[in-house]
Amino acid sequence: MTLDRSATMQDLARLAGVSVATVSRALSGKPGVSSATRSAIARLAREHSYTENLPARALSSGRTGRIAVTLPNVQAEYFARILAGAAQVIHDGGFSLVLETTQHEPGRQSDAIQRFMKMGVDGALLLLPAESDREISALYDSGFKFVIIDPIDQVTAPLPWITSTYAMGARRAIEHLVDLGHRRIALITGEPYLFSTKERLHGVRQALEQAGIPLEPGLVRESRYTDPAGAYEATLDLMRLPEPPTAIFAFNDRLAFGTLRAAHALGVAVPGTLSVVGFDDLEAAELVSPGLTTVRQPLSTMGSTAATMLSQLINEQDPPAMHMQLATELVVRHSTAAPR
Amino acid sequence: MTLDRSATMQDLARLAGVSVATVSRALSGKPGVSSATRSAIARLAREHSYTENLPARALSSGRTGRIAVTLPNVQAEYFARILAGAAQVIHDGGFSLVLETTQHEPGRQSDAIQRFMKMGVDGALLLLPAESDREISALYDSGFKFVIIDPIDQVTAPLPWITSTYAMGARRAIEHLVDLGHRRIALITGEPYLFSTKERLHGVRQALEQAGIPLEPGLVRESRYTDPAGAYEATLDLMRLPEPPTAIFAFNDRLAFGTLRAAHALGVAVPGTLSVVGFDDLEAAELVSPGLTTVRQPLSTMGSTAATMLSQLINEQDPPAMHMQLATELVVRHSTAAPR
DNA sequence: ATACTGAACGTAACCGGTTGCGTTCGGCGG
DNA sequence: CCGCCGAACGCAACCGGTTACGTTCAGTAT
Repeated sequence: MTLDRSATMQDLARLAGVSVATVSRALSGKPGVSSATRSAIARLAREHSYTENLPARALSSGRTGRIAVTLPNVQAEYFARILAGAAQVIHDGGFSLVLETTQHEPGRQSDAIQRFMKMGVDGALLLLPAESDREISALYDSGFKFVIIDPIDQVTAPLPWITSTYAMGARRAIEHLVDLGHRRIALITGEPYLFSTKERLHGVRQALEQAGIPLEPGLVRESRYTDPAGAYEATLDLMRLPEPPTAIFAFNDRLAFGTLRAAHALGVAVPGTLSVVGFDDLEAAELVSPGLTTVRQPLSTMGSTAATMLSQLINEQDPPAMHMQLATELVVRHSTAAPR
Repeated sequence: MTLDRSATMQDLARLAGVSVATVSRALSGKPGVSSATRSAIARLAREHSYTENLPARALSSGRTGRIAVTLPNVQAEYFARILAGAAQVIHDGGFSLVLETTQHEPGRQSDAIQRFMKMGVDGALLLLPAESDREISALYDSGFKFVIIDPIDQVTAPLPWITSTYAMGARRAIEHLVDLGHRRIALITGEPYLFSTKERLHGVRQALEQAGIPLEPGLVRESRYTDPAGAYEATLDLMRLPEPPTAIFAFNDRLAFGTLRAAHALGVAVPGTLSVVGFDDLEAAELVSPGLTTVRQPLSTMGSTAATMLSQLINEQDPPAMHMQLATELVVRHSTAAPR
């Protein structure tokens, strides 16, 4: 004979002949309960399939057991994989995960931060947050616990943030092309104001400088990371130059896909006439032909690392570092070769 | 001068010189408050940036304002796009979204349903739930509100479930191949016990029957939807037959990608020697070469439709239908042509 | 035997809202 | 002028836990 509503602590207390306080202590493993009572209560809880009322616990304890993750969108494999890594750790830590997609609407975003964040959750993972450094600092000052993954810009507040080694990855990509013998290397960048873009550019500059190759402004085109069509146009444009590049480093894989399509449309052989390197190593990178040489980002690890740091923060432990940069890795496939 | 903690209703009540009850009624738009008082309270709330305490509201009202979404994983574009569609509606409805990835672990899943479901949220969207029909029915009987997307098997309980028109889509795919002149058409299916697999098979049979073509068992191979490598092997196998097929219908795009790679590895021209059709229309379908002819599923719409139905359920309205099948659409690209 | 101590448990306040019911009061019909 | 009524608001219980503090009582030192 089960109750129509699920059992509460009062029910268990009545059944066990003790007070609610004792039940609470017994179930949460706190001291002050004899082992006999404790096991009796545990048994009753099992028999009557007691389920804690999360809102009630949250209200009285101040901890909700929930972690929010905000991200621009979830369709993009890039974000989805970071989210997946974070979700694993969040669930394993006994938290539940509140998802907030911002769709790059600044209004909704600060709404999320101002309202939703302040009371629904114990902390948050902010993925590519649209907030300015000022807003971020304000949020930090308010005492809210959060970790930033892939910030728009350098973070100055003393809070943890996570990126991958953009500069190093870009450097490896260029070095790879240089090693193959390329000297006219074009770039298709993403949004120029993004930290990740600046870092990639930095890495490119380092590598070119070391190789003694000047960076020709005419070989640098700008698109948006989400817009392969921009890369498509840029590639058409680049290949129509009097002296076209022999290699293109696209700042992410989606852009690289646009480049590959453009090359295909132009009848330009890849890697015969044109080498192409991407960044991210999305699943599709090995599906396209030729398989795309690209810089792999440890996306899932970025998510799980961030989640780990956040739970340390929530548990009042000091995180191991303020800025963690996770290693990237060059994956050589078939879109790069020596220039003819 | 702001408070260190965010303002509560008690604060507003004190400031406005009224009781908490009045503040509650004013803020939630309930009757019994003069318009003067109402606007005064609204102004105070704004000035002191009052934020409702969600757990408290949930505790007293019984409604949490949260909707759970459970799915096997979030990396897969298939699920991610359904999730995205659902997230949009959930947020627009003023709910927040609790994400639970099940990773196909049955233990964790029923845990989610038994515990987490029962009190943290007002309802749930179950994406490809691993539960048996019996468990689903039990959950339904417990009064919990939920909608199923893409069930493992036919749902018998009187609850809403959503699929796309698998049979019709598969039928169109076969008809397309038949129209092109193919008569030896191979299949690479997913898990045979899945509703979606059975339905696709059903559609295939209908189309073949209508065309007067027998379904040769030797041309039907089985893989798993998540395993392109299985399709790769199956394709190698099929093309080594004494009389190889002239077309392969892979039951989803990931499998089709495996087939394309196998064809490439074998030096079999697509669509010259072999036509390939997929199912889903993932982003990569137009990135691979040749562009994949496939059956488009309205993934985002499946998610948003499900979320809409769920909120109707939560608001005690009757959903328009128990089983909604959303239209699929054949997208013809360049992986299909007449057999040589 | 007395006083002290600590384990085990109860009491009650509290978290921040929601809501049924009671109270006040101004206006209006008779 | 009395009585009635509804609008506007307060009171207080309640949702289901957590936790500081008080109480009981058995065991032990003196």
